[in-house]
Amino acid sequence: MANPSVEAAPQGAGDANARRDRPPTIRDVAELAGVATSTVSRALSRPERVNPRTRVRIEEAAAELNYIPSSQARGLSSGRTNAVAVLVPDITNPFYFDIIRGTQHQLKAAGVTQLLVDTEESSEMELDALHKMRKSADGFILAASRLTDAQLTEVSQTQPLVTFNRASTSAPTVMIDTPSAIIQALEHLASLGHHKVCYVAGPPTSWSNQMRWKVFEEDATKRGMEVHRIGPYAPKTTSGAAAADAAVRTGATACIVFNDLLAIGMLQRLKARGIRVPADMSIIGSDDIFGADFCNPPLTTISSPIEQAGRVAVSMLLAQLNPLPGSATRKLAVMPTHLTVRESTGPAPA
Amino acid sequence: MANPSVEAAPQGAGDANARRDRPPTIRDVAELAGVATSTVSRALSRPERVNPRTRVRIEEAAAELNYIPSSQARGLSSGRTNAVAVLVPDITNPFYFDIIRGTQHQLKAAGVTQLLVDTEESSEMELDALHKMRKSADGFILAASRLTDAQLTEVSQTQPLVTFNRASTSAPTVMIDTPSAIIQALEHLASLGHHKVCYVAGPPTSWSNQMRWKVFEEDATKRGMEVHRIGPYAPKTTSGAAAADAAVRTGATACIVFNDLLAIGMLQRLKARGIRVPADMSIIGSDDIFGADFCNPPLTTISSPIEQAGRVAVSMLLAQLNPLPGSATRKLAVMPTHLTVRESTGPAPA
DNA sequence: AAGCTTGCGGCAAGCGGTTGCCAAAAGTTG
DNA sequence: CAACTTTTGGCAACCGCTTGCCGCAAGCTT
Repeated sequence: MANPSVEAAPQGAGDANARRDRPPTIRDVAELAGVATSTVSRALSRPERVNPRTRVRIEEAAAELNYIPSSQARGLSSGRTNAVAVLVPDITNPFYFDIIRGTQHQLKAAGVTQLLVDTEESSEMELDALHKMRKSADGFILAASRLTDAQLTEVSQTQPLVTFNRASTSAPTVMIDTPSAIIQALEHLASLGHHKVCYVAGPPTSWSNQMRWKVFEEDATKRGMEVHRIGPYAPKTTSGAAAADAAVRTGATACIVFNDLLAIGMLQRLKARGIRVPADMSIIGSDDIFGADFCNPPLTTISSPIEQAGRVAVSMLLAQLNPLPGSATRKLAVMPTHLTVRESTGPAPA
Repeated sequence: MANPSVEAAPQGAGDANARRDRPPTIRDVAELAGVATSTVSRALSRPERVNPRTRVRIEEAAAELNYIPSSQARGLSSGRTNAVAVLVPDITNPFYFDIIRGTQHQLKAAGVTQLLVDTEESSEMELDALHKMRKSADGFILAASRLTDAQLTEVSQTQPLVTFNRASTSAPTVMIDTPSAIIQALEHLASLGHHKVCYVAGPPTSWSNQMRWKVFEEDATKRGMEVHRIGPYAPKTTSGAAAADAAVRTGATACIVFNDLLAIGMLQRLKARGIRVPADMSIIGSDDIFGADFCNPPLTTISSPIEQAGRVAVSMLLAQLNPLPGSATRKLAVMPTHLTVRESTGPAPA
C-alpha cells in the first residue's frame, strides 16, 4: 500500500518485507517497527506499558504483516494457555449441548478457546482428563461431575475450576434450583389430583439425581402422597421403555423423570403400549431439552436457562482466572427454574 | 514400589525424587533415568530409535514421576499441535451435533484434541478462524463450509483440511449422497400419488442446498411433476411457520424440506393451522436429526450416517497429516443415504 | 587385526514468545 | 542547570520439548 513499487516487484531480493514462506513471528514485527521483540510483546499484551507512538508503529507493523501471536509459544513462556476445558459426561446428550453452547459463546466472547471433552460418565476419565490437560487449559468447567467430594476438593486445589450442577464446597458452582423445581412439579401434580407419584431415577453417580430424589421424597411425603421410586436408568431415550413398563407397574398415576431424554423414551413406550398420556399417566421431564416441545405429546418439564448457566459458569471461571482487585469472586450461582406445562400432564385418572 | 523405604520417608530432604511443586518436566525424567533429555524425548516419541533397555528405564521414570509432556512445548518445537479444529456453521443445529460427536470420537481415539468453532454461518468468520488458528491446529474439518470455491482452494493450499458436505476439487471431501436421497424421496412421493411437489429451500450459501434443489428440479421435472420452490429460510424450527404457510399457498401436496429443523417447524405450524400431515400434506425432512423420530407426526426424512461421516472426515484428515507411504490418500468419501419413512408422508389427497 | 558399518545416546541450537532487570531518555523540581 | 523521578525500551534468560549432527562403542567383514 505505502509502497506500490515494491508490490510491483514482489521477488526483489533485498525486499525488506519480503514475504517469508513462514508466517510472521514477533521478530519480523519488531524488525519492521524498528524495536526489540520485547517491546512488541508488551505493546500487544500490556499496551499501557509502552509509549503510544511506539505502540501505534508496532500495531501498524503487525497489521501489515498480518501477524498473529502463536498461542503455543505464548503459553509456553507465560504459563497460560488461553484455553478452558469443558468436561461433560456425555456429549451425546442434548442437555449438554445447551451448556456447551453457553460456554462456547461466552468463551469465544472472551477470546478463549474451548476444549471439549467427553468423560463418558466415568469419574476415572474425568480425573484423567483433568490431569492430562492441566497444562493445556487454564481452567475447567465440570458439568455434572461424577467425582466424589474428596476428589473434587483435591482437584480444585490444583486447578481453577467451576462445577455445574454439582454442589461443591471447594469450588465455585453454578446450579439449577432443583428443589424449587421439584416442588413446583409436585404442586402441579397435586393440583391435578394425583396421589400416587413415582420418581424415575437417573444415574446413581449423578449428584443432581440424588438431590431430585431427596426433595421429591420429602415433599411428596409431606403432601401425603404415595411415593414410588424406580431406576436407576441410563439417561437415554432407549432406557425409556423399561422405565415406562416399571412405572406402570407401580400403579402411580404420575411420574417425575430424571431427565427429558428418559421421559421422551417413556412417552414413546407408553404410546406403543396404548397407555394414554396424560389421560392414564402424567409425565414430567426435566431440562426442557431440544425436542421437548415437539414430542408427542409435548412434554411438561422443568425448564431452566441452561445455556445461560453455561455462560455464567464461564464468567465465574474467568473471574477466578483474572481476579479483579475490587470484586470478590462469586462462589455460587443458582439458576432459576420453572415448570413448563405442556401436554404430558393432566388430571389424575378417576 | 521398588523401594518402599523411600515411600516411608516422603519428606527426606535429599530425596532424589523430591516432589517439586511444579509438574515434572522432561528434565526431571531424564535425571531420574540417568540419560539426556533428548533420549527421553526419543524414547517417548520414536521408541525404535532407542535401546529397549534404556527405553524401559525411561518409561519407568516417567511413570514414577507421573510425567505428561507439555503439548504446548511439544507444539512449539515440533510445529505440530496435535489438535484439529472443527468448524461448523451453527453449533445450535442438532445436525452438527452428530458430526461433532463423530469427529470428537475419532479424534479422541487418535489422541488428538478437538477445537470446536462456531462460524455463525458466515464465510468471514470461517476464513478468520482458519487464519487465526493456522498455528494452533494441525488441520481443519470444515462442515458445510460457506467459502467460495476460490477461497477453499486457496486455503487448502496452506493448511490440511477436509470438507464435509461441500464439494471441493482442492480438498478431500466427505459428502452425503444427496442426489440419490432426493431421488429416493421423489420416488416415494410419486408412488404415493403426489404430482405437485415443493422444495423448501435453506440458506442460499449452502452448497448442499443448491445440490438438493438442482437434483430435485431435474428429477421432479423428469417425472412430469409440477415443481415449486419456496425460500430461502433459515434452517431453524422458528422459520418453519413461514415456510409452512408459503408451502400451503403453492398448492403442492408434498414438500421436501432442506432439513429436519425446518421440517419440524413446519409440522408444528401445520398442526396449529389444522392442516393434517400427511392427510393434507406430506413432509419429508433431511438429516434424521435427534427428534425426528419422536416429533408429531414422526418425520419421514433422509437419513445418513452423519456421525460416521464425522469419523471418516477425521480419518481422511489424519491420513493427510501422517501420510502412510503405501496408501494414497482418499480424496472423496460419499456416505450412503436412505429414506427413513415414518408418518409424515402419505397418499396424496384425492 | 584393521577398517567399516550400525546403533545408540548426548550436545546444543532452536521453536516464538514473555518478563525481570537494567540503562537510557524524558520529564520534574528547586 | 543539576539532581532526581518516571517512562520507555532493550538485553537476555528462560518456558519444555524436538531434532540435526556428531561421536563413541560394539558388531562385521575381509
